Amino acid sequence: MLRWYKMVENMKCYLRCVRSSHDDVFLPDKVPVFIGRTKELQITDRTCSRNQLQLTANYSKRYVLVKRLGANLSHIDGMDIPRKQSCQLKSNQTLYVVEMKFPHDIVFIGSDNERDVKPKSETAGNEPEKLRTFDDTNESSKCLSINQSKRTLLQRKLSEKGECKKSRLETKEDKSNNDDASDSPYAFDSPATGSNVSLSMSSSRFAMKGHWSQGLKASMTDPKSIIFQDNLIVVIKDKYPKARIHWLVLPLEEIAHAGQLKPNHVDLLKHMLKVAKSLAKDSNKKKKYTFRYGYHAVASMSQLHMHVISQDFSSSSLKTKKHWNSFTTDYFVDAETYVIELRNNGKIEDRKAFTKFLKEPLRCHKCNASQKNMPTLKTHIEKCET
DNA sequence: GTTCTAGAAC
DNA sequence: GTTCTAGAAC
Repeated sequence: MLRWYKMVENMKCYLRCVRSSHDDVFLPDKVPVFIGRTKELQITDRTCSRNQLQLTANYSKRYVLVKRLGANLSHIDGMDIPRKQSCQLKSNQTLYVVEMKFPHDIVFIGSDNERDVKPKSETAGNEPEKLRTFDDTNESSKCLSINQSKRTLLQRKLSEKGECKKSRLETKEDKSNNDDASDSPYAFDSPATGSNVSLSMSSSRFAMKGHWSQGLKASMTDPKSIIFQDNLIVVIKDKYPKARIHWLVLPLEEIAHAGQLKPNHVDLLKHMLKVAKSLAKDSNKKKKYTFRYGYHAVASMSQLHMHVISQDFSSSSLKTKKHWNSFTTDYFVDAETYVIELRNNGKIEDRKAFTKFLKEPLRCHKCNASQKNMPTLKTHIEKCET
């Protein structure tokens, strides 16, 4: 225990520019630090907010929590950081400050990985520069030091050739990670025979072990979840079904959300619906269910997914008003609507405003009777004969 | 997305 | 007192 405290006490964390465009940025333990379009980071790109990201190092767990504040996308490896959401950044990952630009790594110095990333002289006789912190929204208050040290010559040469990340993969720690088949960059290649579509390699690590919103991508390759697959789509059981039958239909092509759909995806959407209806028909040979097929207006989980849900809503996973309203109000957009909209307009409209439907009062989806709370609603729908 | 929990509602 | 919800954390 004493050794652990000692290790954390002596540890330091830095944000390091892969291209060595600026000095390392010191990230103190559990103190939020803001980075973005600033002189310190040498970023002048207008797509980058001045406070694009909030970084909070966690020395004991050896990661940096990255929260995106800026309007434009930031990424860890190849994956989006949703706005106002926090994602863990580990020392084997690369943070792109905005729009896949300005790559940075993190290094923990004075820890076990010190052997892999050599500590660099921190003082070098230079005065520390200033950086805004959580408590410092004006220029005159609290300041933190920025490490003046530089990358090694070898790392600099590699980064200039765009090979720095590749070189890191050769370290002992990362080699061990690469030996783990479950973390293989190829884990998302479609197992379907003859499939020529797969999820990108750059997304694999974050998708498998990162933010909750990437969970569907892991489920897409989990044999226990899959109930159907062809060369275009996969159908999986929802991990937390909100009805007796609740499946998700996902394209194998990496399409994060409906906003990324292009006119040439019309046939894909039609195929998703056709397969869903066919599977539902098969299931009705055993027991008769009524189904709906559709999309949430604003999906929480990354990777486009169509819900196939029986209308009994009999499930212990159906717990909240948000759950209910997401399937029984206009927040649930019929699959046919997307097909027609994409065919007519060439894109799917932004439906962020539809989140208002999640706050609507609880009502039975059959008889429209108002319900006081979720337990009352669930009792009612079990008996409602309408 | 789920889980946890403080505080509102009963 | 218990039940339920909504927001934070993950």
